[in-house]
Parts: sequence; C-alpha cells; structure tokens
Amino acid sequence: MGRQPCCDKLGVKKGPWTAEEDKKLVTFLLTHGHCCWRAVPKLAGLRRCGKSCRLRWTNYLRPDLKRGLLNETEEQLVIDLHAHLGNRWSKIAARLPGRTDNEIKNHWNTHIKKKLIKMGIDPVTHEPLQKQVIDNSQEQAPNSHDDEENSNNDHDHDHDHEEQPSSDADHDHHQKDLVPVNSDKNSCSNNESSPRSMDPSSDDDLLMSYMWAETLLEDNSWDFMVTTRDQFGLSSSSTCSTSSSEEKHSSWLMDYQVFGDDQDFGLGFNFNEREFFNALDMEGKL
DNA sequence: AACCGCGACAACCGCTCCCTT
DNA sequence: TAAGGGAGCGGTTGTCGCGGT
Repeated sequence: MGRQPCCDKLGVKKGPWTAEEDKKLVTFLLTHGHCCWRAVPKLAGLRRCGKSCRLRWTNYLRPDLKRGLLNETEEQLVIDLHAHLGNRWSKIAARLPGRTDNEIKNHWNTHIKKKLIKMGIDPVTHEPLQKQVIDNSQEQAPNSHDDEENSNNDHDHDHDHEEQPSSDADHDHHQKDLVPVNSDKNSCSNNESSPRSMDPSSDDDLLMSYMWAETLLEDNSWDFMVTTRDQFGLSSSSTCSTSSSEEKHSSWLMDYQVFGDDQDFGLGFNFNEREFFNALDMEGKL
C-alpha cells in the first residue's frame, strides 16, 4: 500500500521451501554469514526475497532451534510472560532459548489461547472471564467478549502495557509492581475449571523471579554453544518429537559434516558440527 | 474409500522501528 | 534534523495432515 515491496517481485519464488533451497541457504549462511539479508538470496543463488530467507533461517534452519511442542514449563512461562508483555512475541521468545517468536505465536493461538479460555481466563487480559463480564456490564461496554473484540482490543491492550512501564527496561524494572498471573504450575492443567488466583503476594514462582532477575543480566540466550547443548539434550533431557519435515531435511544436513570443528561462521557463535550432529543423533533426528 | 472439518504450523504481508547518511 | 532504506515484528493466510463420519 504505497510502500515499495521489500524485493523485486518478478522472478521471486514464494511458498514452501524445498530441501534444495534450504541447503543453499544454510550452506551460504554457515560459510559467509549474512551481511545484509537483501543480498543473501542473490549471493546464495536463491530466487527468494531476503525477507523470506531471514524468516526461513530464524524460524526453521537455525541450528540452535529447539523443535517440537512446548513443554509444560515453557507453556507456563509463555503465559506468564504474555501476562506481562502482551503480544510481544519476540520478547517472549527471547526468554525461551531455542524457541522462535513465530513458534510461540502459533502455539499461543492454537493451544494456549483455547486452554486459557477453557480455564475461564481471558487470554488477552489474563483476567478471569466472569470478572470481566461483570466489569463490562458496569462500564456499559458496547462490545461483547468474543474473539473479534479481543483482536480489536489489541491496541487497547498495547495501551494497557504502555500505561505500564513503557520501555522494556522500565518494564523490567517495574515488573515487580505488576500483577502477575498466578503460575501455579502444579495446577496448570489440572485445575482447568477454576480461574487461577490473581494474588500477587503468592509471588508466583521462583521461576518467574528467576526469569525477571535474569532479564537484568545480559541476554545470552543465543549463546550457541550453551543453548545447543541444552536444546539438544547434551546437558538435560529433552524429548522433542521429530517432525516429518525435519526428517525431510536430515539427509542433506549430514552434508555439513564436511565442516571442521568449532568453526565460527561469522554468525556470532561457533558452529561445532560434531556436537551439533551428535546432538541431533541423540534425538533421533538423523 | 471418499469426503469433510479441523488443527497445526510454515510462510507471507505490511507496518514500525532504528540506523545510516 | 530529516529522509531513506533495511531489519524486525506481529497479524494473517495458505497448506498439509489427520481424525471422524
């Protein structure tokens, strides 16, 4: 709409990526890194727009990605973080190493949203739905609480957050003043019928405290050597399922064994392919 | 066996933010 | 300081697979 497309649409391929394209992209990025995404497709010999390449890499091909459904802990974390941050998926994703904003967003829309509604919690405001109905009737709000309203409220929701600490730094500093959603992990999936306590003094959980404390520290979520170990089960037990698409790509991934150990590909992390593939192997991905 | 509906998720679109000049 | 361009973000759509009828 009055804005130039991010790339020349002519000759630019769209739709699902093929294994061949993935291979080209990964080969290029692992060997050269990316100076600017717009140049990547041309240099990598792809007929894709740079944006598409970036998305494919960050959401799917990045070696430090954790695959599979979010586990209970991660899910609860997402809920808690969403209560504080709203639909700031990238910020939420930054707190979950190995997870992408897109992945979390999808999971939220397909799983968590419904789960919360089922539990009688408004997934937008994290308030008990019944309470909101009462509030609305008192305020003579014209709209009902349906999904449409929720989506329309997105801006209001943002404003809610803006009324709270506006910047992330401020937000982090003030987070203790906010009313967190009670994250009773033990009852998360069991007490679906009862809205969770909004009592801030319950002080949720050590996990949230830990998370927010960690926020003040430098974010090293994407320290590849650390996250890879964690995510691929080298230091902890992870039980990620193997998707068909992963299997689809596993064969060519083996090609990267040609790289030496501990290589820095200019991506901000060292790519230890042996460790990477060992980890994949441990998960049965190869 | 065929059809249909639904869930899951990959990918696209357009807007905003931020950096550079 | 303003303008332009690139990158990032969030919302939405398209497609595929699976289960039920």
